[in-house]
Amino acid sequence: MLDLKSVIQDFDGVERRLSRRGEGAVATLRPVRELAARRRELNVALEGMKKRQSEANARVGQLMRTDKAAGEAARAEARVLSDQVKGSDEELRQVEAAIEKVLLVVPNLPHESVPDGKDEKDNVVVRTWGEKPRLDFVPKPHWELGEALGILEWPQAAKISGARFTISKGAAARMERALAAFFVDVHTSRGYREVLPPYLVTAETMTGTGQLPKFEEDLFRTQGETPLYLIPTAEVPVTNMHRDEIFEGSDLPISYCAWTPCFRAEAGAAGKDTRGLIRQHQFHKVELVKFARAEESLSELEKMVDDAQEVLKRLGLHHRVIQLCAGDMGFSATKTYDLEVWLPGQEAYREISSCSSCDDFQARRIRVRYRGEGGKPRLAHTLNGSGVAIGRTVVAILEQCQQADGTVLVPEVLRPYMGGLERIVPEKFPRGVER
RNA sequence: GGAGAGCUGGCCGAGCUGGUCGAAGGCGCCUGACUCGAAAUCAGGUGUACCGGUAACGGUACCGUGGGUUCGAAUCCCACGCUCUCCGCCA
Repeated sequence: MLDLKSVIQDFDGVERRLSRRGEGAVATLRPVRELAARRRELNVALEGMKKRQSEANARVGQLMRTDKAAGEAARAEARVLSDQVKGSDEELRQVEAAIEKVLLVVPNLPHESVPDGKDEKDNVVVRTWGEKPRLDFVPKPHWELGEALGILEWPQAAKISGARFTISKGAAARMERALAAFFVDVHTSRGYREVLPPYLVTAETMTGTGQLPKFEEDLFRTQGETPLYLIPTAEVPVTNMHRDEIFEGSDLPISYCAWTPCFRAEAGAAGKDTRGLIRQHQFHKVELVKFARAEESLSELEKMVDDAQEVLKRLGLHHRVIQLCAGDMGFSATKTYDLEVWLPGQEAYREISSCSSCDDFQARRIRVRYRGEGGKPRLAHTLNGSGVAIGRTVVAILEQCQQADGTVLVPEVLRPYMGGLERIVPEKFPRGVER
C-alpha cells in the first residue's frame, strides 16, 4: 500500500511514476485525490465538534452534583452535540473506508533503476551463467523423459485431482525431497533462518502481502464462516509473521528461508503450459524472505539474487538473470530480478526464481517497523525471492542432464541427498490396466 | 467440542459501585543533582497515530476486536478473537 500522505503531497509525481506500469495502474489511483480532500475537511470539522462535546460533557458531570435542573438542561444541550458527532463520525468513516479500498488495489511504484517497458519482451538480461549444454542428439522435453523413465505420471493425477496436477514417483519424488533439503541447507549456511510456517492463512494475512483483495481468483479458499486460504507462496506466512512488530534497527537485516508447498488456482492461464510440470495447482518451493532497513534493501536484493543463483550454480544448471521492466513487475514489487533456467527440451529459458524488493509497500500494510536513528520507529523494507522453485528445478535437471539413451545424470551435489544415486534409469513398477 | 480464568502503556500491575483516566504504583529507559568515576539516593522526564501550527504548542483518537446503552464507557451490556487451566477427542 502506498503512503496516503505522500500520495496527497505529490499526486502528480506519484501518478507519473505509476504510469510506468501502464494505464491500468494509474486508473486505480485516480479517485484518491478527491477522497483525501474530503477526508481532511470532515476530520477538521469533527475534531472541533468533539472538543465542544467533551467540554459539554464535563459541564453535565459537574452540574449534576450541584444543581440538578441546570444539569438536565446541560444534558439536553450535550445530547444535540452528541448526535452531530455521531453523524459526522459515520460520514468520515465512510470516506476513510473508501480511501482504504482504493489504496489497497494500487500497485507499488517502480524504483527509478527499473527499466521502462510494457511486458516481458522489454525485460533486460543482466547476466548469464554457464552455457547451453551441447547435445549430439535431439533433447526431449521433461514430460517425455519423465513418462519414459516412469517417474512422472499425469493420467493418475488427473484421475484423483483433475488437470494441472502431477504425481512424482521414485527418483522424481525423491529428487523433490532432495532438492528441498539441499536448497535449505545451502541457504541456512549462508545466514537464513529456516522456518516451517502454516500453509493455510487468514484473509487478513493474504491482504498483508497484497494477494487480497485484488487477486482472490488466483487463490484456493476453504469453506466455512471464516475461510482460510492456501498459500500461493511461503512469502505470505513468513512476511506476515512479524506483522505489528517493531525491530531494533541493529537486528536487521533478518533473513528467513522456508520450504513449503504452494497452491495456485492459475485462473486465466487456460491453455498455457498444459503439458508437464511447469504450471501446476500445487508445487514445492524454497522461499527466501528478508526484513531490512530502508537504506540497505536494494543491496540486500542483490545478495538475495546471488543466494538464489548459488543453488543453480552448484547444480551446474545454465541460467540467466533478467531484470523485469516496469510493466512486467508484480503488484507489490518495486524492483524485481528473475532467474531463468535453460530448458533444452523446449528451447527456452523459463522462470525458476523471482526476487523482489517491496520497499515499504508491504510493511505499511502489516505494520512492520524498526527503530532507527533517534529511536523513532520507521517502516521496514521487505524482500522475497524463490530460492528456488523445486518442481521447475526437476524439470531443468531432467532436460539439461538428459543423455542420448534417455537416462538422466544426477548432479553431483544432489547425489548424497539421493542415497548416492548417480543416474536415473527407467523404473519398472507394476501398474494396472485402465478398464 | 465443553467448563472456568484472563486480555490495560516497553514490561509488571491497579482501576472495573460510569464523568476531571492516556489511565495509580513499580520495573526498565532518559536527563539533572550528589561523586574523581560508578553504585546507591534524590528531582524531573519517558507511548503511538492523526489534525492544526514555521515553531512553541494546541487538539482528536487509542485500555484484545467489533457493536450497543448513555449527555459521557477502561469501567455497564452483547458478539467475536486470542491466551492460560481442566475435561473430551485426536496424529
